[in-house]
Amino acid sequence: MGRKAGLGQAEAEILRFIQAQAPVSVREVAEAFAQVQRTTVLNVMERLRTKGFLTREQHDGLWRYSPSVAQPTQQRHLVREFVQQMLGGEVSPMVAYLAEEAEVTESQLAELKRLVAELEAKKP
Amino acid sequence: MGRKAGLGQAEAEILRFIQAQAPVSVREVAEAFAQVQRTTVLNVMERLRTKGFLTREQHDGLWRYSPSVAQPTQQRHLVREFVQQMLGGEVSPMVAYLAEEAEVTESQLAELKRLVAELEAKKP
DNA sequence: AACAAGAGACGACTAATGTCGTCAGGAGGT
DNA sequence: ACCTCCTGACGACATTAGTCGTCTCTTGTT
Repeated sequence: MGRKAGLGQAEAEILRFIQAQAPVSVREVAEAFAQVQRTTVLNVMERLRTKGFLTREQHDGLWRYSPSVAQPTQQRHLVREFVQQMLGGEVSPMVAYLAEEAEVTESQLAELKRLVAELEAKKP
Repeated sequence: MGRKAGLGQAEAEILRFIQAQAPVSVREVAEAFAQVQRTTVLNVMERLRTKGFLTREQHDGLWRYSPSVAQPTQQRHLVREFVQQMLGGEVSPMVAYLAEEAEVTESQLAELKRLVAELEAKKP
């Protein structure tokens, strides 16, 4: 059973926030996640950094964190790992989910249409 | 940060096997996952049972396990939780993954086409 | 009856995650 | 100088998941 570098839920949540707001200080993130203590946020951020998801730079004496990888890329990794580890490589459940539960926006629908067209072109 | 009942990778893998082979005995599953000890498999199966993913019945004095929920339904739950917890509810990364990396089979493509048609009907 | 093999229940350990509390150093205020 | 506040670094603890090993029945065989 293959081991993989993964993200926990809290880590994913905080990483998403940082990807949207970068560069941010610990304080700024902590303010956004006021349900938990500042040190908790700091620890999660540092863990994300040692795992390679974040980098930081000092500005006026305090650290500001930014993602190491662009969000779309990073999230695609997340999805890939999920599909491999939890679905055994099968994408059908994702398609089923999209079909039955997800709220698909206009632009995502357009993306899906493009995808279908592309796939049809490939597999005649 | 909302807690959620989740499945680990090993749990997901074993559950998938059982969903495909049910009803199965611990021994049968252990034979399929020969890389780990029988007791490991037993423990995982019992954990899945206490979590509500499996049920078991005695046949000729030994327990045979079966899923509590049909696989498609169960996997949709998995996807839903993943989307909520790891993607913050956004499905775009899944669509992007399908578009760029996944191997989409004929029938899944058909499913996607059906999905697109359905969504277009809904959102005129 | 005596014993080996199979099955299941338990208890244990480790690594990863989520959460804190405490401590030390620097920047300002008074 | 002295005290306060902000920051960052650590060390701690609980829970969950992955893995085992051991102990106790049962049951089929000599």
